[in-house]
Amino acid sequence: MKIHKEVVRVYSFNEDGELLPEEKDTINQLAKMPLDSLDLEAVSVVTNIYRVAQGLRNKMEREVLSKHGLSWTSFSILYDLWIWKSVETKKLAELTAVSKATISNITKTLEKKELVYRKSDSRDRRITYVSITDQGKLVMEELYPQFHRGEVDIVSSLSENEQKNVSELLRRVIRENQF
Amino acid sequence: MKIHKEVVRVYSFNEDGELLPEEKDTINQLAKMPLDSLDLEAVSVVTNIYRVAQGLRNKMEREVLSKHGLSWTSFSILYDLWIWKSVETKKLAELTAVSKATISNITKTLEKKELVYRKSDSRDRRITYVSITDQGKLVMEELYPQFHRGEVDIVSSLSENEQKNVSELLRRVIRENQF
DNA sequence: TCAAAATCGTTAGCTATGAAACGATATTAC
DNA sequence: GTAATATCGTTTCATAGCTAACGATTTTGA
Repeated sequence: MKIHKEVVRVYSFNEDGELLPEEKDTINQLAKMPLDSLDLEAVSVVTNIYRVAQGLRNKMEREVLSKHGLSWTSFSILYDLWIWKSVETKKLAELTAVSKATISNITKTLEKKELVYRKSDSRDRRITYVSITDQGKLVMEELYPQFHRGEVDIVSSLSENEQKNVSELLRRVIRENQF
Repeated sequence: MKIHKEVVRVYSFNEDGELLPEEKDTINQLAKMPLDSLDLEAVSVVTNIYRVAQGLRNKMEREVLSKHGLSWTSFSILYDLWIWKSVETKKLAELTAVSKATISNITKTLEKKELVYRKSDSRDRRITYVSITDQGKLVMEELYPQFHRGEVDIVSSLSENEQKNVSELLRRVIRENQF
């Protein structure tokens, strides 16, 4: 079963979050960017966010989702179906923000595992509803508490205030960028 | 050409970063987790991090990397080769933290685009070096400044101090989790 | 010295992912 | 009323990504 890894780092950083001399040199000389034109703080923020996000995904897939052979995306689709019971394919694509084609493929896989089933609308035959099965519910009831424990775990080195702080700042980034 | 999107959200949140009533109900009733046992702050941190990370990747792939048909991962491999000139396949896999098999496939694609070339070691024939071509260098010299502008852009709604703050907290998360 | 073990990169086989094309169905315009 | 248009989900074809198996080497150990 496939466990998606993909912790792709762009920069090579040392432990203190500093660019290596080789990186500075290349950027400086080849891209003709003087070092004082580089916003190292922005580089650092962006890189750290990305690294945490991928670490998070890896940890969850490895420690929780792999038990039922689910990828992060499969899990998030199953989560949506758990919450909303029955959702049109189109709506599901919007909720999870992946393409219709991907939804089509993933629900097909989930259907093979008998965690969801599909049924087309009797009035408008273009529409297909995807629903969670009882077995799918059981899986979510087992996995969700573990998933949540993982979330708590990951940020446990931050105090409650620090967590609030990070959340608020990130929410601002999300809002400003319309992510 | 494929542009990786994948903004997979697990939770459905409202604009203020609150779980929807339907989510609370399902988690409460089906997973038998009383709401006061849920760490909503942790959920919020983790979700916001993931959302920013994916927004970042999407924005870069859409606005910068697609010009040369590069995915995030291809770009990061090309970046490493730009910095280090010539790297063994094995080392490249460690640097970018993807599997050797993936490196093999991606460098094959990059080789088709004539941005890199491969050559095996004459002493130890098991080893293959991947190097950036002149054309690859040109692409990086064009793309890197745009990539960096994107990074600066994304966090521009945070002050310098707030950026430092986020970076430091995230670095703690990275360190504690060994991400 | 030479067989066993380790190392390295590629291939095979799977899921995931997107864009674009397609086929079926509904809606709109005239 | 029917032809053009729009909508929806699937299929097709490409890359990305993983694990596991493989083939070619090199190193090790007795």
